[in-house]
Amino acid sequence: MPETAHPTADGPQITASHRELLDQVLDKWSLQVLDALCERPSRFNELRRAIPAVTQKSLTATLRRLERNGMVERVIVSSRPLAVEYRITPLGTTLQDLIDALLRWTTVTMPDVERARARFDDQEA
Amino acid sequence: MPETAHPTADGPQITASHRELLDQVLDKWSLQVLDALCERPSRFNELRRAIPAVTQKSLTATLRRLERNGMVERVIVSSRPLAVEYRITPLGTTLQDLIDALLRWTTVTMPDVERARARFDDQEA
DNA sequence: CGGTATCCCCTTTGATACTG
DNA sequence: CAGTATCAAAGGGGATACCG
Repeated sequence: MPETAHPTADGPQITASHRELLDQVLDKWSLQVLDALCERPSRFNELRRAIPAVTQKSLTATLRRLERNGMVERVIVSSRPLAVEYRITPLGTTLQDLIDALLRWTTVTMPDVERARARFDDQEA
Repeated sequence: MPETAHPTADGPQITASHRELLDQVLDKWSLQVLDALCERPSRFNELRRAIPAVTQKSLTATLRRLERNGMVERVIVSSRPLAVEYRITPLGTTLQDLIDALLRWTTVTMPDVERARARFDDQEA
């Protein structure tokens, strides 16, 4: 047993590489990009319009990272004037299922969370 | 229908408040704190020892945030010398189930991810 | 023991300009 | 259209010191 293991762990360990992967695919922009690409394949500027708050730079970085991790595919459709289409991969859809589960969790628990926040903030003041 | 809705959305929407909640409970330290507290209730310095890389400041901030969101409970056990125990709440355990699902996903897909990364990094060079 | 307060750094983020 | 390059701004995180 590795020295970092929990004596009675019943779930998978949190390793650095697992955390890194989650960081790279569950961040603010990745969630929205994956969501948009699950709807339909999209071009770069289509994604910008679908996610108004994202900057070029952040969108590029997000797409490259998702592509590197095998979550999205970059397809050059034509070379004149230059069209690039991004699509979700089968691997990406397995992540989307988890993201949906997370969003359902936030929806379900948000009332409890807001009560907890109100209680916490009250006894602060 | 809100203007930000997906025309054919089949999952929950990503709203700012939902994203904010996920940011506050799925970050690097929160995962490890929740994991540790699922094992057993722990004192502050116990947690520091369980998670060697975390600083006082980050651990305090993480615990306060999780407490505010109703995921952990702060219990003052005695006032001499001063003992504080942190415990996971029922709401926190519902999150732990999802974290376990995420970690299982990373375990299962990591081989595919690593192949994708190798392919991507190769065609870079 | 269980924190808070302060300073500082350093990475991410954003704005802007330019390119194939 | 689909980016890259550069610089400025901001915020999180760490080190250190101090308090109840």
